[in-house]
Amino acid sequence: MKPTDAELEILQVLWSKGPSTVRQVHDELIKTRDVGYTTTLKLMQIMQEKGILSRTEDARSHVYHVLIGEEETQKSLLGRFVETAFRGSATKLVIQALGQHKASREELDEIRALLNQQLNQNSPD
Amino acid sequence: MKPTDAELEILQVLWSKGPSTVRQVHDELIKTRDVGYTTTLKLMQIMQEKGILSRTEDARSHVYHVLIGEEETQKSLLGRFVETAFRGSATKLVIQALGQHKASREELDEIRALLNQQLNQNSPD
DNA sequence: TCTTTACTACGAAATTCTTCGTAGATACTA
DNA sequence: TAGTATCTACGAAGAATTTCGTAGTAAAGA
Repeated sequence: MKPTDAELEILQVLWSKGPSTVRQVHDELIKTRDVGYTTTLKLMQIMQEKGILSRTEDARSHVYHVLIGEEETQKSLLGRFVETAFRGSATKLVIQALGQHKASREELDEIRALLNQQLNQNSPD
Repeated sequence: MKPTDAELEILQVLWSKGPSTVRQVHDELIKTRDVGYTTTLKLMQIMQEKGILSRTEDARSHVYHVLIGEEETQKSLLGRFVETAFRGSATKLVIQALGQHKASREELDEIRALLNQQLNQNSPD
């Protein structure tokens, strides 16, 4: 499953807001980008045909639901991204990401916990 | 600077092998993908027009050099990726990356060091 | 009821990216 | 020298993605 960039924008809205009409999604999109209503509509129709979204007919408009999980999709995108941009080195990616973005204490703790887990798996001593 | 997927493949070869002719790049590409020689040639010509590559004429063939740094490009791609795929949360990305890929002890140590740095910056106590 | 508004369906244009065929030039080889 | 191999240049087809205009329909409001 490789959503295009435009599809991903729509997915982000649906993941964050839950099931929505085209109008609702579109109102979110135009906050950051200039795009026509029928463009959003068309994209969501295509996504439905592809099986990424389903829809239920609510009165006159349709309510769209996401059929793929956010984490599952991120996982797949991440795998591909590590390959194409980092020649397969997830570690390099992690290091760059940590270097660029500041994380909160809680987040750092979470990452640290994960690291410890891996350390133990690698060479338990 | 947003290289396309095909461009990125070529960049990877050049970053890893250093300045190369079209033939050399192409010989690497066909190890993993079926593509015609003139396709590789055309792409590299386009990249040169865009200013991603420069070339020096060596005898009858041309030798191409990358004009953009690998880390700099990764940084830019990563920033975009975090936005589009992880809604801006680099931490989520790091956690997923760590969960998915095994790292060596040395790599883990490097990441750990980075974490400590950030911890100190955040709340030095 | 008539008009305006909001929605879906759909075709097709526009854009971007990728692919390759063909032509022309130059070097190498028998 | 004739023929073959290898290279660049370039146009254009093909494919994938994104965009939007137009038409049709149903609801809401005057």
